[in-house]
Amino acid sequence: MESGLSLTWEYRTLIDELTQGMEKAKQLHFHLCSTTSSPSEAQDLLVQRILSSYEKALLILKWRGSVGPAQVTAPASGLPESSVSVDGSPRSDDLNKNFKDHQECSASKKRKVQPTWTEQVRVNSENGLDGPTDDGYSWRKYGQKDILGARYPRSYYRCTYRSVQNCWATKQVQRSDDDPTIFEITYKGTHTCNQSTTTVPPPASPEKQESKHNSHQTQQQNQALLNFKANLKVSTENLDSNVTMPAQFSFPSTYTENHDFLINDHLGGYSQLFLSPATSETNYFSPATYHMQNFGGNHSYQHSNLILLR
DNA sequence: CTCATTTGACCAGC
DNA sequence: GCTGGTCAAATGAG
Repeated sequence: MESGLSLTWEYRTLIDELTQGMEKAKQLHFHLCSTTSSPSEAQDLLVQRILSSYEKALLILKWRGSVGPAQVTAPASGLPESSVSVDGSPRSDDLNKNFKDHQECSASKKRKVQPTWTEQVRVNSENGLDGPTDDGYSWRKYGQKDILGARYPRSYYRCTYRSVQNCWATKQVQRSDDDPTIFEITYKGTHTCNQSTTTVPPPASPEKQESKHNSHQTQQQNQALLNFKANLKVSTENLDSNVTMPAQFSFPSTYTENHDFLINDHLGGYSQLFLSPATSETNYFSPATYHMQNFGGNHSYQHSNLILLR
């Protein structure tokens, strides 16, 4: 109990610190942009890296907060309630057995209550669309559809660990009609798999691709977290409503109020540089970002984001 | 051989 | 009936 309380407070403080740090980094970037009409690519990249690190750390905390000791109230709405077990007892037999049933439940009704948010990602075509998808999550494409009124087909991805870890996160990638270099990525559901956000090694048969990515990602994230913890300076000032819920992620006010401006101009690299390993021309893109865990509430969350890839 | 992608078919919601 | 979302067999890549 006591530990739960202190952990809750600790999460809150950590999140607050990270949020502030990210704000400062964004301000720095803004300052760079305003003072020097065009910051050098190195500067830009550096800021993006910093932001990315903060972002990762925040997400790690969110994840921890959602499954950690604080045992925050089950996100009854945000996740498929029936079978998402965050306690790590996947019961794979049952999973497979109940796969259809679960589909029937989650695919039809629960899909609507899953947290949903959208990111717009711009890719520099010169850099090509192939490259490491180093987002910490691995996705498997399961469908592609021509969408009415859209010039480009929409691709559907789900978490590779769907059956193994009962992770029901999905995403849709839609290339923009107006600007073909922009991909609109809609994420649905949150990752319940422990890839990328935990140190738990993959189960019996580690998939080469993921393990390669994950080890790197996990290292980075853990490093960020460790560094942060090491330098943690407890401060409760400015503990505002943004960080009242450890398991919920609230974008800083500047995000939510000015996200178009800020994200477009200052939050490039929101998660990381990532490009798709896909080579097929119909398989445009397989980017992914770190997923916010437990946006909480019954409302589906929508967030728009523009990521510039250089 | 294993795993990911492709793609036509199916299903549910509007 | 139309459209978007998902399934699953076929196919390809490593």
